[in-house]
Parts: sequence; structure tokens; C-alpha cells
Amino acid sequence: MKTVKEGEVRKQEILLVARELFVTKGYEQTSVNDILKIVDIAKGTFYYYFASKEEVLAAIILDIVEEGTKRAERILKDKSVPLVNRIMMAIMAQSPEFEGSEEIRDEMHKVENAKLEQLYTKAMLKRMTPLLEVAVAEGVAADVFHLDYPRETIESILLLGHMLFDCNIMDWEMADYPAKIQGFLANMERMLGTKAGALEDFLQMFA
Amino acid sequence: MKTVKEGEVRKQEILLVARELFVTKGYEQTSVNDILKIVDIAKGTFYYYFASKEEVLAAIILDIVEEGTKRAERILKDKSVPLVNRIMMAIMAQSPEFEGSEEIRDEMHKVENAKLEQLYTKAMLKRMTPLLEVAVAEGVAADVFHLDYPRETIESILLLGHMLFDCNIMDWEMADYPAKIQGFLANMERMLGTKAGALEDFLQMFA
DNA sequence: TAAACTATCGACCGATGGTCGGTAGAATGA
DNA sequence: TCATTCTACCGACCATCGGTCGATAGTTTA
Repeated sequence: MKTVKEGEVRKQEILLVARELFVTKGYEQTSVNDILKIVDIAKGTFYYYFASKEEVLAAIILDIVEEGTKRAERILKDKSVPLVNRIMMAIMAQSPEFEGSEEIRDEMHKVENAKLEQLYTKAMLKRMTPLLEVAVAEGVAADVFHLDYPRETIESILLLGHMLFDCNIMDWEMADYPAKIQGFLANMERMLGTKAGALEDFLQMFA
Repeated sequence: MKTVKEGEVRKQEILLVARELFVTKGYEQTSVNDILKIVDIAKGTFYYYFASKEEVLAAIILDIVEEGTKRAERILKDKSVPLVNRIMMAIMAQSPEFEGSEEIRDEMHKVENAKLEQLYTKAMLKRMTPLLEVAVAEGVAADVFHLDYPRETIESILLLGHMLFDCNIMDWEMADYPAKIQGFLANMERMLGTKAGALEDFLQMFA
């Protein structure tokens, strides 16, 4: 049987299903056939829209990063919230555990998904750094941050936040987390050059 | 034709060839057949020594991490060198670009090798943190470091050093490097709580 | 010299990512 | 209304992959 749909619709169907599968089963562990079965299309149709399985992955990562960026932009724009809070929230909003997809976080970042993970990290850093650069500049102007290498510092903070808390690179016990979070916040304070304790309040936000 | 060798010899042959291939071509891109052809054995022989291609990868990563750790131990032991220098050198010695394998660095850390990369990062962090913890404690005792979360800070520094300069996660221009290195050193100073400029001398070491 | 053990072989397997020639059906033009 | 064109779709087919397994050559042991 043949069901015809407009191009863009089919493409989105494939992306939606693939994303769900990649994130829950892992990229390598998801076969193109798995996707075909669920979307209910033939192999030829899949390769009519995408040149390869990897191209689908790239498109999905772009989507994920864009969604995170949109969240960050919305948060950073709201000047009624103190600057430090906005920055922290924008960083935390990158975790896909927020908004919509919930148990995804644990699934997405497992060894089986190293490729997804690495491509995501790269893309996220590239996209998010400019946003935070503006915010940090605002903090420098307001005399709450004092640092010489804003761009490099932002990259480091984004990288650390992601690697320490989103990826499962660190296999930590539950009991370790408070210390890890406190350590991260303390180092973030030092790197940004805030006055000591400026980020202390965020301890409980990591629940 | 059948050439019989002692078990351990064959195993090392396989590991040696596999490592070369994984690092240059990438793990996924290297087929078991590629390895067989070079070592000149049959498929059955390969699987007589290793349960899977992935088990070979794990063994190789363990080797690489162990080599880096040995280098770090040797460096940290030499008390004739100032503490800060020893620590920096120990971190830098993790880069496989040092000692023996030379052009490997660029090859090892490419998108195709995400799995190798991720497993390596995890294992390296686990193995190196305790070593540096001792060294940093020494610095705290000598009043050159001032920090509240030594373990977490070491993890962050190792992670940053690796992600920023060894992986190709950041696609930087050559011209960016000086600023990136300066930024990294400045943040390292702040995190460790040294007096400002304590690590300035290391700028030229990244050549 | 027979038996037992170890290391090796390569044919074979199911699954995978990807190709390709063909075609159904909607849109277009006469 | 019918012929043409174009788009979306089909599924048989392919090379290659990681991995299995029963057979066996070569070495030790009894």
C-alpha cells in the first residue's frame, strides 16, 4: 500500500521517530529498519529524504541544540530576574531533562551514544557561547563579574556544566553530588570573579 | 598455512595492530577483517583471544591511560622541580602527542572516534584524579594553593585540559590558541587559588 | 605412540546501512 | 478527457559487518 504525504511532513515524521529511538535505544543500537517499521515506510523512502543514517543524527542534534538555545534566549531576556540567576538558569536549561522530554537525560548520555553526545557538545558550545558572552559582558559592566577572558571562561563553564552533570562521564554515587555541585559553583564564582558566595543559593536548584 | 605462537604474544600482536588502526582510521571505521589482514590470522583466532571488537577497544584504552599515568607518576615524583611545574607537566603528559606516538593526537580525537574518546576521558579522569589529589594537597600544605574543593577542582582541570586541547571538540583557528591557553591558565590559577600569574610561564610550553 | 590440550582455521550466519530500477498517484497541459 | 511530467514511494537486492562454530594442525603430556 502506498500513502503519499507532502515532503516536509514525512521528513518530520522520520525525524521525530528517529529522535525518540536514538535517545532511548542509542544511535548505534537503532537500525534504519527500526525507524522504517515505526514510521511505516519503505527503505527507499527513508533514503529519499536523508542521504544516510548519520545525516538524520546531525539534523536531530541541530534541533536539540536549537531548542535549548531558544530556552536560554527566553530566560536571558527577562531583565526582571537578577543577572546571575538568569545565567545559571540559561545554563541549566540546556539539560534536556527540562521541558518536555523528561527521562531522556539518562538515556541520551550513555556510552552507546558517544557519537550523539560528542556532536551535541560541540554544537551546543558553538551556539550558546555568544549568548552568554553578551550576558557576562553585562555583568562585567555592572561590576559583579571580574574576569580577563570572558569567552574562554564561558566555554569552560558550559563545558564543565555539561560534562559534569549531563553526561554520565563521571560515574558518581548519589552521595557525591552535593560536594560536586558545591565545587562546581565555587569554581564558577572564582572564574567569573564574583564576590564569594554569589552562587551559593543555586545549590538547591540541582535537585 | 598455520603459524602457532604463544598466547600472550598473539594477543599483543592483535592489540598493537588494532590500536594503530583504531587511532588512525577510527574505531567504527576499522573492521575486524582489517585487523585480521594485517596480523595475518583467521577470524576464529581473533575471537579466540577477544570476546568482541569492543573488548579490544577497552584493553587498548586501559593501556593508553596506564601509559599516561606512568608518565605523570614519574614527573610528580621528581621533587627537584617546583610543584606547580610538576602538576602542569603531569597534566600535559596525558596528551598522547608526547612520547612515542606523535601525529596520533589529531587522529585519535575525531568525530569518528567518539566512543574511544569518551571511554578514554572517563578512564583517564578516574585514574589521574587520585595522583593529582596528592600533589594538590602538597600545594595546600605549602600555602601556594588555596581551595575548598580539591578533588572537584582537579576533576574540572583535567576535564578542561583534555576537552579544550586534546579533543577536537572545539574547532578553533590557529590564531585563537594563545587566548585559549591564557584563558585556561588564568582560570586554573583562580580555581587552585594561587597568586595571580603563578602559571604565566607555561604559556610557551603549549607549542 | 596414543591421548589431551592449545592455538588456529575459514565457511557460515543474521543483521546492517545503503542502492536502484521501477511505479503509483497527484499535478499539469492540451 | 487523456497524455505527460513530477514527486513520493516501494521493496528486492547488495556488500560488508561483527560474531559463531565445528574441524584440525601442532605441541605437550602420559
